[in-house]
Amino acid sequence: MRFHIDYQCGKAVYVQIMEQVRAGAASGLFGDGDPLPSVRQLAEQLRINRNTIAKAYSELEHEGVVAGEPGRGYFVRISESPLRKSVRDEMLAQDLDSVIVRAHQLQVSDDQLRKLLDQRIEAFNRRRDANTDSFSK
Amino acid sequence: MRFHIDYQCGKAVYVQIMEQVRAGAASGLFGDGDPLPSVRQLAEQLRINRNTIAKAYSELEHEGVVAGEPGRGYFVRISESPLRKSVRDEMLAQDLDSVIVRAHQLQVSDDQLRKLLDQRIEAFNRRRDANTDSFSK
Amino acid sequence: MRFHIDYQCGKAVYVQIMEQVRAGAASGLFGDGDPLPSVRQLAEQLRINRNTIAKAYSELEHEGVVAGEPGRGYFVRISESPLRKSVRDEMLAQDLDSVIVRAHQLQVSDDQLRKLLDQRIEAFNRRRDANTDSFSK
Amino acid sequence: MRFHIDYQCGKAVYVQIMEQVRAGAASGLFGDGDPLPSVRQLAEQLRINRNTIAKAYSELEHEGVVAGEPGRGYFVRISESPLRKSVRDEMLAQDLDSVIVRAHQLQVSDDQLRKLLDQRIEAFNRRRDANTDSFSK
DNA sequence: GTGGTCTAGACCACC
DNA sequence: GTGGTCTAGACCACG
Repeated sequence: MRFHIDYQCGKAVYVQIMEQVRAGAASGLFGDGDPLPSVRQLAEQLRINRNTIAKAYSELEHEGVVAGEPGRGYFVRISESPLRKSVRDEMLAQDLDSVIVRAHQLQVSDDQLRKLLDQRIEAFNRRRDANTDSFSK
Repeated sequence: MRFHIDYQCGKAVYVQIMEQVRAGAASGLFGDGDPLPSVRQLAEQLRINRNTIAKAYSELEHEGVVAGEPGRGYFVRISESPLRKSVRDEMLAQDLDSVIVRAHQLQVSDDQLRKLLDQRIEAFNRRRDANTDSFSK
Repeated sequence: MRFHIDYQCGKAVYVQIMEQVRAGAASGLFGDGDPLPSVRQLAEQLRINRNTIAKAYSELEHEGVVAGEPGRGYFVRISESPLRKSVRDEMLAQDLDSVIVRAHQLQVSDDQLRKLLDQRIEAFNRRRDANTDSFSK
Repeated sequence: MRFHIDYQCGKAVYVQIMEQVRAGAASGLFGDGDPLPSVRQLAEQLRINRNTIAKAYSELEHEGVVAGEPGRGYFVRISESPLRKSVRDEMLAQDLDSVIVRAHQLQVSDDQLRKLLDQRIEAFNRRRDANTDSFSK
């Protein structure tokens, strides 16, 4: 599982982490009982404070999405079935719409935008391959 | 143009207003020179403070999307972004990275993501053409 | 760096702070990465409200002169302006126009004005060299 | 006498007008008893509201710099001798310093700045020659 | 400790 | 009526 923080999007960091854990659980990336990265590990990876991770996990625990076992870590608790593909596409489509608006505003053409997406996907995969040491779930 | 604030989505209020104005301008719903609702009026309508609207508008002015004329109001400005190309690409790349991470968490493949982008671009352009055509003389 | 507010000069307080930071950064008094006084601290020292300092810093951030790191503070950023060349020239041209009008009102000839500019440029560079040399190892 | 309003400098418009009248009087451009442009005329030329001009003139009257004669207009009242050249240079130097700082920040070289000044002076003189119909004091 | 967001309200400048 | 500035203060997010 790769986490990613966007400092420009206006959302609080702990909220972004919560969303990403929820997304991982909803999409089937996490199975029931799978462990989350440790607070300490994730804090180091994302270069943010441990309190921030702890807050995200603890809120998720309150929501019933994960369960903390003191001294062992946090574990995913899946009750519902994974989201249908159409639902997941719908979620992504909203994000993409924002990007498209922004591209238009920044005078980036549709083709340039597609090319840029390809570039970033490639960069993302390269980074992921390089970091197989960290969290290779 | 109807504005709407979602207090559950975790985004700052002024960011939500910015997004809605940006979307309106990019999609052709607003034309060059169209007036935005006045700060006071929109504040009252959304039942939030004047300063919050003022901040949103002022940030949009920095982006070059609108122009404020003291004593008259804010007006949409369809024109070149004042930012360098490299800066604009950098901004878009960040947005795309977030989407890519999201897609992976949702178990959506790179190719599906690309296809989804194409669909949304097409939908955006159709919407935009409809907006700019229907009221043109 | 000592900040000072002149309530008689007719300029907005946040504008005065911006000018002083800009001058410090341009003259070499601030180096790349140097921290600015914290919003709270400067507000207390100048006996003005936090928000006013925050506005000055935030505007400077848009100009690319400083960068804020939430939770850590603001830091001077000596780097390329994020604005297009044409926009930057336009801004300077406006400033120059004001000076030219002022010169004519003061019955200072074009040539005297040009000469004065040369003098001030020279003085500026001397000051800057002194600042950047004296504390270099 | 040419007036010029800078909407970027952070000063109120009526303050700018006051400064310019004072500068004209201080530099000897105006002699004792010379008429100021009429409120209506100047408002039209600067494309601002008549109230703004009226406020500037009335404040100047309060300062004793001008005298209003109802139905006839406003007239300059000079008591002191014009400023010495060194004083006028000092005033201009401050403005120039601001411009130099800004040029540095915007990555405009000293030579480019000098060239830009030449251009703006030329443009200013061209505009002045074209408008000899308005206020040719 | 840092900055960020939002509110409430005052007063000013300008149309 | 418009936006702009500033104050005072609350609460949040983050280190």
